[in-house]
Amino acid sequence: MAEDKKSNMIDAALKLFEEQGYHQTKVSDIVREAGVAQGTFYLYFQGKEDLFRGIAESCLDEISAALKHGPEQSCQDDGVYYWMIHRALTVYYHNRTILQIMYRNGVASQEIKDISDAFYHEMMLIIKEHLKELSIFPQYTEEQLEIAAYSKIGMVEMVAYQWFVVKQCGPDYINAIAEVIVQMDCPPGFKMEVSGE
Amino acid sequence: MAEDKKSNMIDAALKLFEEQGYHQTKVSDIVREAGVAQGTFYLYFQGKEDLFRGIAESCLDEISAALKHGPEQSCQDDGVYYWMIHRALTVYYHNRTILQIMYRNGVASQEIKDISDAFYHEMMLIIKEHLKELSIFPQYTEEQLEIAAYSKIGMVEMVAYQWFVVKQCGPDYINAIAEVIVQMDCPPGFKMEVSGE
Amino acid sequence: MAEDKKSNMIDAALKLFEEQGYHQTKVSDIVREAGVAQGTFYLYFQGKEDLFRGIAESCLDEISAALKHGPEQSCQDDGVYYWMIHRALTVYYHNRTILQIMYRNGVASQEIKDISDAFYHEMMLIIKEHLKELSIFPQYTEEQLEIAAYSKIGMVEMVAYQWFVVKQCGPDYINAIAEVIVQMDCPPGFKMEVSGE
Amino acid sequence: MAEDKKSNMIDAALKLFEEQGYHQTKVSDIVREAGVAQGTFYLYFQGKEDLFRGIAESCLDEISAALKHGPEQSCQDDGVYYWMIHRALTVYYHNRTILQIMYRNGVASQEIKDISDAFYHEMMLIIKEHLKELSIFPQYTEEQLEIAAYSKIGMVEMVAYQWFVVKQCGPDYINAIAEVIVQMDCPPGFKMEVSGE
DNA sequence: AATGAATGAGCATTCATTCAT
DNA sequence: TATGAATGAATGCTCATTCAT
Repeated sequence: MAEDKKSNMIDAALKLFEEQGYHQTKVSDIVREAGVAQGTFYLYFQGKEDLFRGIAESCLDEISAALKHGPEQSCQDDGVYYWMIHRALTVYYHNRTILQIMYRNGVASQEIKDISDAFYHEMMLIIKEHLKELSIFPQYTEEQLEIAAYSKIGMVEMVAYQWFVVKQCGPDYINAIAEVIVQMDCPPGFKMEVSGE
Repeated sequence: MAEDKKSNMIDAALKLFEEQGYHQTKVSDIVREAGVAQGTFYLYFQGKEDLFRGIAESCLDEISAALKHGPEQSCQDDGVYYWMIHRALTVYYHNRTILQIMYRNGVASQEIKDISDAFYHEMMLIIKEHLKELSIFPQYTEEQLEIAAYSKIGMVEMVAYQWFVVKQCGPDYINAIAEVIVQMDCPPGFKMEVSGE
Repeated sequence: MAEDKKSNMIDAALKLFEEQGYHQTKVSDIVREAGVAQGTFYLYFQGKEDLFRGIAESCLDEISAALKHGPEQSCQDDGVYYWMIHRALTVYYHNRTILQIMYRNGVASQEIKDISDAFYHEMMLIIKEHLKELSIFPQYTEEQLEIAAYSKIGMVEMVAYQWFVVKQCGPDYINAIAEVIVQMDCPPGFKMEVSGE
Repeated sequence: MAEDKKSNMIDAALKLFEEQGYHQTKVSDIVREAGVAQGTFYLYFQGKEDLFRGIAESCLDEISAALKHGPEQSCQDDGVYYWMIHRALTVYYHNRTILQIMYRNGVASQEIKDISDAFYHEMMLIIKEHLKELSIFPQYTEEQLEIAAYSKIGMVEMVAYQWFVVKQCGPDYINAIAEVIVQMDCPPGFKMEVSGE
């Protein structure tokens, strides 16, 4: 029952943040939508920003966690690079709501900015490691790998935002998008040699 | 004198939005910083959001305008693709403040969201045309070119954000970043043939 | 307790509107006088004008309600016409505060103007019916009865305003005023025959 | 030219006060309507209230001045009482704008309240003298005459407001209204003897 | 744990008035 | 006289948060 109320409020908040934005959503809106009393909100959250921070943190954690794991065996046949993009798109699809919320509302406070910056930094480290493992850019310095990693993140995030949030496409687009991104990075007749080396 | 006050207010607003965020910045902060009276603000702007919208609009216009033009002759020797990335990074560098502000504060209202969405759409169309002219992906469908275009935008924007805003690097990094991005897209020994064909 | 606060605010508002006028009275004055917090005001009223509208509406309703009922038996001996004037003066006396407030402040908004116009129209209809029942002007057309009815309203309202508001006389003046008004309309030696028929 | 501007502003103010009310009309509205600059307003008036006071004062003066004069010879045939009502209705018709403005906006300030109260007092004195001259109520005390006088004022003012402002009827209604009011006060077969004595 | 009435600091905006030109 | 850009005091209203029940 208790956790019911908490998750009701989180769901309500996600819905309202998505619909009207963080700053436009009042705590009174959230509790009305969740069907609880005004005071109940403060039993579970420090305040509105604390709720936002919690949501952002858990979504961003989920995204980076999903990308932390190495390539699954079943993905090998499609090329080691393809699975990475595919998996990233999939996890962005599942977290498209937070993608939209953070895009619409920005970071809303210094604390959430720190979380966001830390997220991108961690993402960059994960991608950089993958790039190293894949030996795509063997001669790159650390900084150059960093640039490459951030590029990949921006690429996937922007396309995910445009397709899953703006165009509101479903997950069946993931394959098509992943293919383009992979081919684009490694034009036809070139990919296999590079990623296979 | 009159335009003095207006641009003082715009400068003050940019500074304060950058430092403390849009929602944290009061109109009273802006006028104090600009050295004008409270009421003067409303001689030049409808309200705080109108000011933000004006700033965002003109910055985004400047960015997309800068990318509209075709390659300059002087760029040809470095590869037709390189100039595009270089120019994009340069204009993002010059508009890094609005990049930070919009990243930190999101779109703040439906109207600004529309402006932002229109900006990305226009950018995509520009990039798509450049990709067609360059014949990099001759066999791509329109939709695939769209994916490619948004990828480029996300790539450049994310790297620009990380280097020019988070790391606060200067314009001397533009060359280094552009080189990585160009090489990354077209691995060594491959670029010339593709862009040259 | 809750209704306590609401009626405290209404009382405070009536007092302050009477003393200093509607436009001169700030919401902060009302809440200070009522001993509640600023925000509490907005729990019970939409805003300052909503409060005014509510007060005006209920006072005007009370006035017209009091005049709707037919003559009481006990009044018969004094003449059926006398009781009407007497009762009107009495209800105006009890509502002399709103009389003063509306006189001093006018209607303050289109919505309150509509309420006021509707009040006078309803009053006119009530008086017109009484005039018909009393058969004072048997040969009058509907429009002439309307003129007569509005005349009576104006007469009583002006005298009530002058005696109860400007001169601040008490209810003991009601009899004296009613007598003059009745005699004036029906000069000595004439009244009985008319109202008796 | 100079007086042109002043009367332009007075006309504009009358129009706007009538259309939207005193408090809703900004000085900037008045000067725009009058076609003069903002500062010019303060060359001719102390402020918005000073303008209102001036308008109210001159209109109310006009009304009471019109009623000060005794009965004209040409009116004698219609009954000495009739001309009084007729003349009052006529002057109220000509000043129906200020009637509406003061009714809609109340007195707006203590100073204008004083002017208004003084107006009614003067009107009462004028009517009282007329009543004495006409010997309609020979046995009345001063106070009773005062009641009678205020009754007449209220009667005429209310009917004038309803017909000339609310119903927006033209001056051709004056005769019809005056007849009803005169007959009402002095029922048929009674008037002549009374007013003739 | 749950409620919801009460709080009050906070802020955008208005507009009558001034004054340098 | 006339201007109109500039002023800044004034205030209605919001809403996150608290706390007695």
